Amino acid sequence: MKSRDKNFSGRDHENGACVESALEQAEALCRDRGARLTPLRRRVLEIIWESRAPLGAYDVLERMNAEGGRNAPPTVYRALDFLLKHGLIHRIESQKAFVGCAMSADAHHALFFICRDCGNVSETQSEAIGAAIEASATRAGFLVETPVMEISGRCQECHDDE
Amino acid sequence: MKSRDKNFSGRDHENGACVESALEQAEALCRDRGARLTPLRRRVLEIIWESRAPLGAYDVLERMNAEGGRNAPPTVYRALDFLLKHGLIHRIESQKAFVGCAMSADAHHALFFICRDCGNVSETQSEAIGAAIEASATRAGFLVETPVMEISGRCQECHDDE
DNA sequence: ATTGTAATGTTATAATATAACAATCTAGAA
DNA sequence: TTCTAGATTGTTATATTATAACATTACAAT
Repeated sequence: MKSRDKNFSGRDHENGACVESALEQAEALCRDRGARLTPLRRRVLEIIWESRAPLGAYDVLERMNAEGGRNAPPTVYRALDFLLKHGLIHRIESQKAFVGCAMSADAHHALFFICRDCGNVSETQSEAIGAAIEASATRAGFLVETPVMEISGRCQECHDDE
Repeated sequence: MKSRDKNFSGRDHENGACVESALEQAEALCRDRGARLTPLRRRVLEIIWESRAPLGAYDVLERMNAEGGRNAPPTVYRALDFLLKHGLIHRIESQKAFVGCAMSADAHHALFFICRDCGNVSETQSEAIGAAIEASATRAGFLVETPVMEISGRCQECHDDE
C-alpha cells in the first residue's frame, strides 16, 4: 500500500467550501465548453480536491472503491485524462500525482511550490518567471509550449516548526 | 519494447569527443570526492551520454545487455542513483528518463529545454530565472530546495523545418 | 425508434521502480 | 599477508504506475 495523503482533513481547513466551489466552477466551465462532467469524472475531481496533498492515480482509485466500488485503473486514468485536458487538474510530474487546478478558467503556465514536509502544494503564476523563461528560450531559439515548473522545498509553516 | 533514442548517432555529432570528455570529467570529479566510478557505473554514464535524447532506465538496461549481459533492473537503478547523487546525470521527471549533466562540477539548478520533435534536451542555467523563482518563493514564505524546471516545446531546427 | 459517438466496464499486460537477501569485491587494520 | 567491515553487485521477487484492446452501455441528434 501507499498513500500520499497524510490524513489531513482536506485542502480547505474550514468546511469544504473550497471543494464545493471548485466543483461548481468545473461544472460551469464544462457547460460552457459542451464538455460532459459526468458523475464519475466529477467524483474523481472531488476526491482530488478533498485531499490536502497531490493524489496518485491509485490513491484516487482506492477512494473511489472505498465504499464497495469496483472500478479498474483505466476508469480512473480516463477520468484524469479528461480533467487534465480541460485544465481542471494538474499532474505533478515529480510526484506522479494530481492536484486540482486553482485557475482552470484561464489558460496559464503554473508554478508549483511543493513542501517536502507536509506535502502541501501551492500553485502560483508569476509574470516575472514566465518572462525570464521566455527570454532564456528565445535566446536559445526555443519555442516554449509546456513548461513544467515544480519547486520542491519547505513551506512557511514547516520551516517555522523546525 | 520501447526506445526513446530515435537512433541518432549520439549527443556529439562529430566523433565522440563529447562523451569522452564527459567521462573524463566524471572520473576527475569522483577521484576528488573519493567516490568510486566503477566500470559498471562508468558504463551506464557512457550509455547515457551516447544517446542524443534522454534514456529511460530500461533503455539503459537494454543497451547494457545488448552484447550478452545479464544485468537486472536493480543494477541499473543503483548505478543511476549513484550518478544522480553525484550530479553526473539528471532525471527528467516529465519523461521518466535520464540525461548526462553538462555542469556536474558545480552545484546548480538546471533548466531544461526539451524538444517534442527531436527529443533533444539542452541544459541551461539562468540567473534571471533563478532570481525570479527565489523572489516568488520568498513572497510565499517558501524555502527553495530542489527546483524541477522542464520546458517542453520545439527547438530551433525542428521549428525551422516545419 | 434508430443510430453513431462518447463514455464506461473488463481483462490483461506493459513499463517503471524497489525490497530483500546473497554473494563478491575492496580498502584498510592487524 | 590475512582478516574484516563496509561498499558494491547479483538475484529473485514484487510493488507501483500506466495503457492496450475489446465489450458494453448511455446519450444526443436525427
